[in-house]
Amino acid sequence: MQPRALATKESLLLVAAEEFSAHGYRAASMRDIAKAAGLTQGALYFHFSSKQKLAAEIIGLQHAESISAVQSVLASDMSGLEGIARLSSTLARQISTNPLVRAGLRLSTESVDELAGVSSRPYREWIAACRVLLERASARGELRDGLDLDAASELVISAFSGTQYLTVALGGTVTLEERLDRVWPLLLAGFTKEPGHPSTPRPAHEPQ
Amino acid sequence: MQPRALATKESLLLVAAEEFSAHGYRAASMRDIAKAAGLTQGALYFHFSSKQKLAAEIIGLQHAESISAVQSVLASDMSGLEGIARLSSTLARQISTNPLVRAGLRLSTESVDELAGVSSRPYREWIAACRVLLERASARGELRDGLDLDAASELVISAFSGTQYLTVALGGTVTLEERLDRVWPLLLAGFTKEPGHPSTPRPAHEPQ
Amino acid sequence: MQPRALATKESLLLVAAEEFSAHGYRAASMRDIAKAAGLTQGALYFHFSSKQKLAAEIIGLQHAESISAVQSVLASDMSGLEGIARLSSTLARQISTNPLVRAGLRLSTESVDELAGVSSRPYREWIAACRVLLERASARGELRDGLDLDAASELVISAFSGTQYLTVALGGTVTLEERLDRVWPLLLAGFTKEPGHPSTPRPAHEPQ
Amino acid sequence: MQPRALATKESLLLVAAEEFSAHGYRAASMRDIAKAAGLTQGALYFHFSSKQKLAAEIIGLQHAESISAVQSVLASDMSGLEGIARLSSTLARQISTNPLVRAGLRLSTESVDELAGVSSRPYREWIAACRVLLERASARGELRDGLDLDAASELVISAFSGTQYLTVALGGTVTLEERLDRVWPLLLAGFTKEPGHPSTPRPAHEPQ
DNA sequence: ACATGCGGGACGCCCCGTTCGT
DNA sequence: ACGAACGGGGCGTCCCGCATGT
Repeated sequence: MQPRALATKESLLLVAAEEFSAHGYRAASMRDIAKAAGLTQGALYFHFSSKQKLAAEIIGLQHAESISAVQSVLASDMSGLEGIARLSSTLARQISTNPLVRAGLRLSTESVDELAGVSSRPYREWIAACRVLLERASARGELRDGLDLDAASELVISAFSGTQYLTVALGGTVTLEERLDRVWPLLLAGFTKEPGHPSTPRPAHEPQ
Repeated sequence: MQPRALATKESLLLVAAEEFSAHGYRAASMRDIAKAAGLTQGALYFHFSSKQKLAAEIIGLQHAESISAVQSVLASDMSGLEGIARLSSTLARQISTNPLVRAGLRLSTESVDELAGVSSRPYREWIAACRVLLERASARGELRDGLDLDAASELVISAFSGTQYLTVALGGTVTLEERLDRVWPLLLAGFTKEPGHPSTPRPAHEPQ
Repeated sequence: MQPRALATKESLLLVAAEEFSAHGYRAASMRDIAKAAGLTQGALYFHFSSKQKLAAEIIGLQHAESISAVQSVLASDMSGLEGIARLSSTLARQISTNPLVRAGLRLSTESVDELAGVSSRPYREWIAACRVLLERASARGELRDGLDLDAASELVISAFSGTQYLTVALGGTVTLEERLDRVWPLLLAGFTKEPGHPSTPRPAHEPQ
Repeated sequence: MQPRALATKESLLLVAAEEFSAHGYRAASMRDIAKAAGLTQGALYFHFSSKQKLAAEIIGLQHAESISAVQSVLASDMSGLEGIARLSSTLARQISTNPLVRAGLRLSTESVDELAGVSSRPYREWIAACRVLLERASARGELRDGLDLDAASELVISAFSGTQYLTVALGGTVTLEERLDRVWPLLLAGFTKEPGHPSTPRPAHEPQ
């Protein structure tokens, strides 16, 4: 029975993610989620004892996803700035391809009272990861003298989040990845010693 | 009759702004707004025929506020980069002091289906204003050669929005203004001639 | 001041009649009535202290109208059956031309709890009038032997009301008058001595 | 699960029918219906997704009831006039004994905007059935020469509806059946060859 | 006298998140 | 895993006073 239960649970998570990311926490209803999954509310409540728990689990999954992205970048031995570019590109791809990530992000972004406390964690970790990467870059002498690493890592994450938000707010056909491609060099240029530094890295997007 | 009615209408707008900015569009209830204003729902509905209209009016006010800030900066003869700094600082002050602005921003940020279409306008205008200021800076020779002005103005707004979001998401005691003070120099450094020297080249995008 | 007030009061009655006859008592709102009359609710409530009173006044007017029709027929010296035909034709014309009558009828027909007691009066009077006319016909020897005059007068009113109802229920383009023209001879034929008697009278409708 | 749910659904229908037939569509509230059924509104809305649907279902049931009465009369080989009498008597009994029929009738009679279109069907069918029965009578030579069958069938239904309406409008203790008993012979007498024909049939009401 | 603008409650319909018997 | 039921709001509307002009 476990395999089937697991399958339906995963299906529920996915459907719920879609509803949450489409309409937000409040406007997404347990009824609609169950209906969209082809199940009854009873089944839904068997797997997730409340709406809160369901949302929390989605946020958790997104968190895990993001953590692993962070880890894999930190584990590699890329140059610091390259790592940052790599990280943002990976996150961008997750956002555009993975509904759970999109949903988790939206759930965190809306500050739903019931979900308080869970929201800020990913951002903190991203900032910390950036900080590590910037230190690495600094150690390799890639950065301008006197750069405030704390501020810089925050700025990176701010710019990323803001770009992501603008992408959805402005609508249109431009994707997050395209937008990042255009603005990232400008941002990083403020950090480097010599702009146009040959190593200003922009990773090729691996084929999804 | 007008003065009192105007007073209660304004009071309603303020209270509503507080509720909206505290809980978001869906979670803020007309009942609570009326109650918090010391009125009944009847009175509330006398002034605003629906929740949508109420929210729309708040968004409109915030929009007007932001427009006037933009105009005043554009009208002055500051240097371009100074204008950008000034603009962001003005907006930041509005956000931290004016509940209507905070509410309008949150209402625009949440993509509530009922409020669609109204949301993207302020961002577009901010981007356009930045663009004008950057052109001015470029004409005065303050900017690096080959800077993509479109991308730069978008980046400015993205960074601003992201910073604002991070401020609320991370909680804590740091204000938006403080955060901007730390971050803005870094961002602008990427645009100017000197700290990062001429001509940061931007790698050609391979066709995705 | 009185003449103007009277004019607006009459205008209100007319507008209200239209709303009532179009949507019924509950669905017609004081707001809409005032709006349709180009006034505020305050003005409406100045003339009619409640919705009930407003409806009651309309019913009263319709009642008066119907009474006068009855009186004028009773006062004339027509033959009894001709009087019945005349009466029904007059009522039919009132219904199709006078909104107050239409409204009063609908308000009586719906048994609105708040308007209880007022509704049955016109019907009782019509029946009584029919009864008088039938007695007159009987005295002139126009009627079949053994005709139950009570039952007959009730039947006349029933048939009239039912025809009126069918006209609105079936929709279409057939008017109440046309429908009555077709069925009345059949009905009266049941009362007369010789069925299909050539003289079964049907007054020509005077040009409205 | 089905039996209990079916029971409560039926109970809801009955209670709703009572409320509708007592107060009409608008004045009957979902709250009161639920309360009178000893349930919560949630339960009510589980079975009927809207007030409209609830009313429509009642109308549908009444319609079915009436259809079956019509069919059974048409299927029998009674004489035409006897069939008409039988039909009206059956409908009368349904009205006085079956709340669903009473409610359906009232819901159809009030022209509620939300229920438009559903209302006229039963009347059309009754008229058609009468028409068939009259043709049958005509074929057997029971009818007067030159009788307009269309008009006659309409008149029958008009008289029936009017009588039914008068019964409720005049209040009192007289039942619809009693009233019909008094009135029907008069009506039919207008159709037959020899007025006052002894055989004008009136079926004894079987003990309900 | 006549009309308005503003506000008060109560209630209507509907839906939501949730539990419980089966 | 489901079908059925529960409460508690949510938004909107209704009928109606009361203070204030004209």
